[in-house]
Amino acid sequence: MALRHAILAALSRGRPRTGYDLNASFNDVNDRAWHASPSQVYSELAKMEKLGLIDITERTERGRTSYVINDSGLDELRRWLLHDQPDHGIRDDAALRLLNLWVLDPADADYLLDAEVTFQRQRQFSLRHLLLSWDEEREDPDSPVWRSRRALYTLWLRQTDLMLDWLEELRTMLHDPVSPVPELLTGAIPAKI
Amino acid sequence: MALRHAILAALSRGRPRTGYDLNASFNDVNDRAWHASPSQVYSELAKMEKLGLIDITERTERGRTSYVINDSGLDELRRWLLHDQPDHGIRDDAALRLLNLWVLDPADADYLLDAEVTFQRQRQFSLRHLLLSWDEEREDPDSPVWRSRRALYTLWLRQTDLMLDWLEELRTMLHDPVSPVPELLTGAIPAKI
DNA sequence: CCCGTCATGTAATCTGTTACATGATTGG
DNA sequence: CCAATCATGTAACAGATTACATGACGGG
Repeated sequence: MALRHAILAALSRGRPRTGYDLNASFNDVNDRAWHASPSQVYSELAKMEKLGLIDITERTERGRTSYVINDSGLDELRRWLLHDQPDHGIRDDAALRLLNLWVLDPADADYLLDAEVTFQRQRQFSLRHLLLSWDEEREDPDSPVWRSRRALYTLWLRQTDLMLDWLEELRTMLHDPVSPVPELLTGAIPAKI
Repeated sequence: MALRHAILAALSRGRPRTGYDLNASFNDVNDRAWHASPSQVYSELAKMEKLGLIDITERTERGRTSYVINDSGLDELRRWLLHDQPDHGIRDDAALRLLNLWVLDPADADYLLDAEVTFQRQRQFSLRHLLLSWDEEREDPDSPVWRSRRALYTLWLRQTDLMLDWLEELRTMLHDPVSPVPELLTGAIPAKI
């Protein structure tokens, strides 16, 4: 149940947030580590409030409800980090597709490659924007919260760069049946670790 | 329902496979694009056979049942690749944790970083092994199937290299409160794309 | 006044996990 | 003979998606 911890993580930044706010970040492909659907977020917030992990700070005459994390929630976040095993189970739809391009004819494979390149370029653009615009919008750019966040954006940006290079090599490989498979960037490969 | 397509993908390599075989690959963290639990695989195989996407080639006196993909299954695989939108929804437990290291005291954060480094190094080692040993074990190393697979291993290996570098930078950042956040490898950042 | 966004939720369904049950075969 | 691995499945539960429903507010 990592959604619970993703919500605690988002609230641990301090300011009260509504289900709507949280959904905005959980649904932005470019600025998130965890995806969730709106209905899931609303029902999980209700559950968490009942369990006493988060508190309601404000409920406007209109439906808008704001939540903050409380001490019990922070304890749970720390417990999760330290005592629950990280889940390295991979479910990578994009990789699964790229692995199967060879069942298509070359024109179709190329079309799918283009689509993936486009997606990665958009992500690259968004991440660059997020990294460049932090100082204008955010509260304290030198707080641990934002330092961590910027570090993660940097990782993601490097990953999109890597992916875009690799996709071009893959395209070459698919076009030319005798070209070598993309080689390693790494130098000598030790026989043992 | 990407599990169905992950199974079709695995069977599309040609040879008959049993639920047990498939589970072995779906549960190996280092050699897979899609994770699934055993019971899920067995029941999905049964469903797919009823739907006529795969055929049973052999059922030994013992329970062992082997499946192959058929034309209808191959069509479905191609339809999925071309006409279903790739799901770029991210659920990255590891990233979520790294983003929240700052809620822990430095010693605990360091401990978690070590654990992640160890995991990535193991993955790096496995991937190197998979890339170096293909020619000894596999049937036709120059078939499109294995070329694609090696290309994907190469991508994953580069990603672990990138991750390990980044984790060390993150460690430095956490230790030293005034050190800069890891910077970009990329050169000039265009204002527009 | 209508449309888009804000804002929350319910119900049905599907997907995925966990715990359990069963039994054959293989190697020490 | 015992333990590990092979091999499959069921049942109960938890997690997640989809479709739908509701209604306020603001801008054109």
